[in-house]
Amino acid sequence: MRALWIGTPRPMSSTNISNNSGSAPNVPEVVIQRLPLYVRALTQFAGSGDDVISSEQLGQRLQMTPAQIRKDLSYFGRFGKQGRGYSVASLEQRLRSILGLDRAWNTMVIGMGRLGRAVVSYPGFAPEGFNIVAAFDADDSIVGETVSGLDIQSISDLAKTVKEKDIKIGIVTVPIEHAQEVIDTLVDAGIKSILNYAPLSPKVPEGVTVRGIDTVLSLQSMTYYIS
Amino acid sequence: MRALWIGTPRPMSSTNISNNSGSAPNVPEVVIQRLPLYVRALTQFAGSGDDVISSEQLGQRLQMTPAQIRKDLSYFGRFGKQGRGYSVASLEQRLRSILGLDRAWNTMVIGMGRLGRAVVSYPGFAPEGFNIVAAFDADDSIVGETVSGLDIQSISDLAKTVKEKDIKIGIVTVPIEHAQEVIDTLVDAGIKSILNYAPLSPKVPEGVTVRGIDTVLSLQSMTYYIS
DNA sequence: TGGTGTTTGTGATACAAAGCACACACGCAC
DNA sequence: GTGCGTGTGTGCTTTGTATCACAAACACCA
Repeated sequence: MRALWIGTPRPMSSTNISNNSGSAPNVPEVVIQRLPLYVRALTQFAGSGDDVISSEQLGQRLQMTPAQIRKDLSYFGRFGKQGRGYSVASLEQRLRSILGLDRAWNTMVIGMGRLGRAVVSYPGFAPEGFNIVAAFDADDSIVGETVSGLDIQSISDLAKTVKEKDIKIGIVTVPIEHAQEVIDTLVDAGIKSILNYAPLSPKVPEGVTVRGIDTVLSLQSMTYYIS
Repeated sequence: MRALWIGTPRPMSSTNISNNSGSAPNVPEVVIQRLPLYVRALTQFAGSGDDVISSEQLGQRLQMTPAQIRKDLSYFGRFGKQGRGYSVASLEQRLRSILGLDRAWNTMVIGMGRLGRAVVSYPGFAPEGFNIVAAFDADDSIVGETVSGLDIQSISDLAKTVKEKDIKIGIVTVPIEHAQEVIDTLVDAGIKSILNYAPLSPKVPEGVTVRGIDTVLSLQSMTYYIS
């Protein structure tokens, strides 16, 4: 079977799935991609709102049909109470658990140019449990510098550091020329989840998930709609 | 009809389409999103390769079926020669024209924090015809600073500058608290295309296209596949 | 306790996108 | 010019996803 694609069109946000191990078999990628959205909305609701929420309410906030939400959730179990709705806290907890968000993930950034530094400094990751615990660059002249309290390491240290710090996710912010090479290095180091900012669709073996962030591509498809 | 969604799941990469004015009617969003990919591949081929390319070859490079490529192209016309394939240069030109990439677009960035500065400094936009010609921030204490040769302006100047400089695209890099407000400002200024980095799905009127870049969401859906 | 109103979970249905397969066009060689 | 090989363009089929609609479950109230 060919890989499924969502995110930026095809090759960019490649997500070569093989390992959908675990409880629920055969859940479409689209559904998985929507779950974090539900989690986010539930978190907001939990802050200032009711104890219970209906698919109708959720749908209204997320601008999607209640039916779709219920279908999506039904892939994983029966979380609601008929006539009442879903317990906000409990559904959030269940979804986090399904997505693996009930734990922290160690993450690294490769490429300490301006983009990499912005990513390392972004305050939005830690609260969601994504801890950036290492930063790498190929340029020896900046190895040793400190960015947001993180020492820039040489890429030659990567495999060792991945093991030592139990890093599971790599964020690639190197220029396009080195992207494939760096991604190969990550794969060799055993990384299975990669967030790629370089504007190419890297080749990765089955079982490695790549999500691409390609701003130029986004811009280029928007201009179509400007009359 | 409900809006179509691709990109990051639903609300994030909202693309409220209304104005698919022009030649080809009713082209699915997915197709539009793939066109830039074809353009990119063709550009690469043009650099070092043959004069003519087949859908087979293109498909191989982009990891998609030749049939899909031909179908996609057929929405817009008949660009190939049977028995031969497509002229690389001519197809690229045609696609650029369809997407509106045969001209330059003036762009602005709103929010001059670390992310905004990284975006402004990113060297990948200009070569593709996206010129960042203005930078804004709400914080008066940094208004007047220069970033990559661009003066940071107050958001109160936005509407005026949009008109003066004929800006068509806004890139929003403000913190989530101000995102909706800033996006409203853009819409009021007549902007129809917005690239949004804030982790929310902004409400925009029909006819405004929003593409969302939501890294946290991408990470959160990847963890599902880490067993 | 029975009746009413609400909301879930899900089979059935409708819609959309991807892939197949082949007729037809064209290039090229002899 | 005729015949063969190649690759497009596209109607038809298959796959995948969203939506509908309703039976079953539960809350609440009299």
